[in-house]
Amino acid sequence: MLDTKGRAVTGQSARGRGAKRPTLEDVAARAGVSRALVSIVIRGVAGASEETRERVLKAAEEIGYRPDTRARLLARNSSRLLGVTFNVQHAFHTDLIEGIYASADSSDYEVVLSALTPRRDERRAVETLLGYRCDALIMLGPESPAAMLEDLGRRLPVIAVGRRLRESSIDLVHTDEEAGMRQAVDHLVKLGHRDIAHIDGGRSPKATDRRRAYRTAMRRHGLGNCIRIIPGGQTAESGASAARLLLEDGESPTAVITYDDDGAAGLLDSFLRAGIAVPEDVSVIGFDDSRLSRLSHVNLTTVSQDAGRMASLAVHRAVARLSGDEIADRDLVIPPHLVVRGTTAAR
Amino acid sequence: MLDTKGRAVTGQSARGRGAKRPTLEDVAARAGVSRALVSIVIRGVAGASEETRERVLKAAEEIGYRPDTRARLLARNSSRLLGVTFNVQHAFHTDLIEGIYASADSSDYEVVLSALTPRRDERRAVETLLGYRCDALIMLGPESPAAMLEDLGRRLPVIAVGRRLRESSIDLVHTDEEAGMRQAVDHLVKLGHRDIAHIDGGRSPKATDRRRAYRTAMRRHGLGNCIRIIPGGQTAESGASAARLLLEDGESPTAVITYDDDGAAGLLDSFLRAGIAVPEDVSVIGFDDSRLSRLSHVNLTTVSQDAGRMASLAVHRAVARLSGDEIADRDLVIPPHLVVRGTTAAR
DNA sequence: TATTGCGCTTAGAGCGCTCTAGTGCCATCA
DNA sequence: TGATGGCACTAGAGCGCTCTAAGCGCAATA
Repeated sequence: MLDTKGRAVTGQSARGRGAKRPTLEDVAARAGVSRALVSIVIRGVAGASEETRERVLKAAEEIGYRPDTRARLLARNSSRLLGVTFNVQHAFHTDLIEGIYASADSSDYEVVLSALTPRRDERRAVETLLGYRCDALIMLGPESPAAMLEDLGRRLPVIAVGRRLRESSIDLVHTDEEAGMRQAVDHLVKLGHRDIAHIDGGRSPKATDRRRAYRTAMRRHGLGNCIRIIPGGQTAESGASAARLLLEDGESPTAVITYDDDGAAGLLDSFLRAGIAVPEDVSVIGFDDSRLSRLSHVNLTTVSQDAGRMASLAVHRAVARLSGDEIADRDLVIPPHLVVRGTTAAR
Repeated sequence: MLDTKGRAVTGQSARGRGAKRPTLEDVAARAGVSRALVSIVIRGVAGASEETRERVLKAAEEIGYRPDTRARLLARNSSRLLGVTFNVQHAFHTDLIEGIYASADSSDYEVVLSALTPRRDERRAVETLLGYRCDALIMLGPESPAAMLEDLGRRLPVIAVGRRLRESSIDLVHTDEEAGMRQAVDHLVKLGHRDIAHIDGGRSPKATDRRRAYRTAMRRHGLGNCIRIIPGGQTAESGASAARLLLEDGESPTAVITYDDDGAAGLLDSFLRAGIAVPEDVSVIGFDDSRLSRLSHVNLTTVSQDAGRMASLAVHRAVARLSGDEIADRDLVIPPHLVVRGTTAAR
């Protein structure tokens, strides 16, 4: 069997390596219609009779036609591509990616991933996406200086997830740290705790937010004089040493809220080694609802950021910007929720 | 300032949204050369004088030219694209991705990622990559039936990482489980252990490999009668319950090798709760060298799979296949190595 | 009867590159 | 002197799509 150009037409399973893949032209020839019409059918848009549609689809199927994304992207005036930068090291980013794929799917956009690795920085990752002429960028936990992000935002819609910028001209999707901390404190207070300490996350902006939120939440319960902040960090290690600090101190709190789940894991480990029972002696709450915290043997009560929701909001905001909607606010603040597991109990 | 087509030519920072991006044509007009020559310069291939090269680069810089990947891909007869499928949930995959980017970079191939999520299966992920006309596919921990992989392999070079297939016609990159287990047992024996138990990983092929390897390694040391296999699984949970089983049993081994790091984490936790000191009372070795095992408070001795090496081998094999090299063997078996940390000690 | 409109279809012009097959030009050599 | 070859450069034909404008046949309308 030969097509109009004299090359062999075979089913896809029989086609060997290197053989040219069938194109719209080939399908058109086989179905006895024009290339344009095949394009219409393949795209699934209106403009072809039911009968032709079936005939074309059948022909496409028979010769194993598969649309060429490269050509499609080039020919479209808009690429309908959503570029996503993410850090390969962050478990939370991968949770977000799941949601982004799902939302993009239903918005008829395609996703292009560009990873940050220790040897591939954000600038590089973004360059790649711009090369594909993505219509918009969703950046997960962007690390670039604010000015660079703003600059980028002037060129195309940019949505930064999990980062706060003041006076931003790009869209921001992030968690309401204050609400999260309030929920954690509320929960503990309801369980009868008063001496609730916070192991902080050091000097990062996010750590500052959470520290401040902790203070506010404590005061709201009239526990201003019980506020106790232990310097920590963003690693399990720092949680572990904070725990030791706490133990040496003698006057142990009855509950601890850590900066994040990693810190909580370190803390739990130290407590366990010191013979302190959790939650019997001390209640512990983490922050982030990472995979770690869900491990059955850790079973950590933690403040969860709703990854699915964040992803969906980010995609929808990008799509809205692309549709030219005028949206005044730049901040999308997501309320987190407390996931109560096994590390908190009544006093 | 206007270009040959009468549209405004401005620097990239001044260009607003929606304005057409400059093309080769624009650069050519500005530099006073042909489009083809600009292409030569931008690609960095031979065929332009040093003087012109500089002039073209300057012009490109001035108007903020950035190559259009879509057009470039379409025009090239080979896309020079390496498609990578990976599971967004697997930490090990993200380690591999780091290495893949690095190796592809130096081989002058570009990487396209396609993620597997709970709602996006492998078939879908592969479809996307085929749509981009990737020259070869690297599949991390592929989940598809062997027949489907073989089928795919008939269409283009496919490298499966971390999966074994017998009589495969696609390339396989995986760890030498036997060597890993041997190293673990050797290490323990050298430390004076004899009662070395194995908590297995259930019914998966990999678990079977490791179980068999454990038996072989034990016999090699004349410890055939000390072989003790406790049914486990692929979660921390299963490690924890296996530990309880071990403790109830009374006759505790002096060392345990688990199926993977997750299992080891569960085991450690159970031991800790039961007042069993590690490594003083029992030594523990995990498998995989996951991020978990590196956490300072876990500090797990484990068998490490060299992700960087595996990634580089996968890429190089793909490139070799694409260069048409005739390579007879399909299996690339990587020796793992033992990472000695804090959970093993002399008996 | 001429006109309009509609549904189905097609021709053909791009999209922004790469790559082959040249064209000049100049130095080299017989 | 003409032939040879190498270097710098260019023209132009794709790559496989999308999309606009237009064609065609047929029914409805003036």
